[in-house]
Amino acid sequence: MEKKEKILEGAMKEFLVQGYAGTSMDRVAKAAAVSKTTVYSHFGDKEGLFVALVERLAKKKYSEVFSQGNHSLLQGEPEVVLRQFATKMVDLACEDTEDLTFIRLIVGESGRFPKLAETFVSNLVKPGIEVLSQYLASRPELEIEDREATARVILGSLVYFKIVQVMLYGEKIVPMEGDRLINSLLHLLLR
Amino acid sequence: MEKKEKILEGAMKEFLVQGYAGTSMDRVAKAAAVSKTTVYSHFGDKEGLFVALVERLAKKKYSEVFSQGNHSLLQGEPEVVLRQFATKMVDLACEDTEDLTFIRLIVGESGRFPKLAETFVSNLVKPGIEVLSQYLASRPELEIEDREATARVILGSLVYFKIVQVMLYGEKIVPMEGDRLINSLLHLLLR
DNA sequence: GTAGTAAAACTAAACTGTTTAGTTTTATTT
DNA sequence: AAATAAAACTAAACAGTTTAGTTTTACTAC
Repeated sequence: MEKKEKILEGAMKEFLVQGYAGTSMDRVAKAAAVSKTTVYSHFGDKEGLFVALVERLAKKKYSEVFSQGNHSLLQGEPEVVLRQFATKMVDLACEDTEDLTFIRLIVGESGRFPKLAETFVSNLVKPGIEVLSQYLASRPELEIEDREATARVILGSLVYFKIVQVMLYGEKIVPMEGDRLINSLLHLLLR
Repeated sequence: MEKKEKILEGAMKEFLVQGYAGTSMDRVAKAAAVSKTTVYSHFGDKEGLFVALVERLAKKKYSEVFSQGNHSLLQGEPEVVLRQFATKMVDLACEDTEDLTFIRLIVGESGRFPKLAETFVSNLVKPGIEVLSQYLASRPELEIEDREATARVILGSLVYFKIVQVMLYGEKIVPMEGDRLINSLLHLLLR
């Protein structure tokens, strides 16, 4: 394997769990099974490594979520398509998965790394809103005037649910089945 | 002013901006204009100070948002009340305000401090869901079956909007007026 | 009341031992 | 010759403690 890849994988393990300030370059080198000199020769400094990692992750997540295979899913009856889409968002990434930890990192470091937050929005949030908007536009029977705003209502409901239930450990405090949220959301959209 | 208060105020300035790992006890003491020994005599160690700060902030935010004055706002015609509620959430806390920075901190540190995330959910998220659920229940003409799930749709739409637009600097990349979101949300709820 | 006193809270600074980002040096591999 | 490794290194910052001395507070004796 290329050293650069090995370093990024080691960096991922550390940064995702410990955050930027909590991660040391020594531990990154150890996690990557690479010498510290090699890390510095490839990425210059800590910030350079962090930026490279987050940008690579954003692109990777983009291609995971917005591949052709997934695009074709957004065709067909709203009742079916929207339920499928929502179920995928609520069920997938249910454990303490990489995706949720990535969002945690971006939000947590957004104050100190605004550029990375913008990368995240450009690569993941914006395409998400656009794909959903386009689907809503292709279904005039839904009688949705403002597709983009409605797409944000849908995404917001689902993302907020995941954040509260999983990321902030809300399942014990405010328990709720994902299906209840999905049913209520679809009820609003389809009535 | 009490020393304890001064320390918490200094700690707030540092922790909210720099995060847990990024904040040093020396800088907290300096920001509070207090000696380091005093900090340690009051809060034991760094973690103790951090926990005390977050819990105090959670309680403070709670009383700000769920005071009697605000409760009474949730009475009257849905068209008016819901628009007022949504507008308040979208407009208030518009700059890089303490509230948004607090959420950033909670989300960012939720992996390393699960207890604090639970405090946040218990003190702010849960009451928010409950108050909104109760209002929806008081308005049967809205024909909402699952009030709690619908309350989450409303809160999710608004919180996600603020997170994307302000916290993650989305205003430049995916611009949108708050009114558009509110109109679409109300359109779904009232039709 | 006022002077004296003792406990408690406080300060500033030095200190310990660890960890940090980043560099350099020397040696090994390819 | 170029990339790597391992290890030693620097200078600074870190959490937390200790020290030596000051201020505040409250209580006592007169």
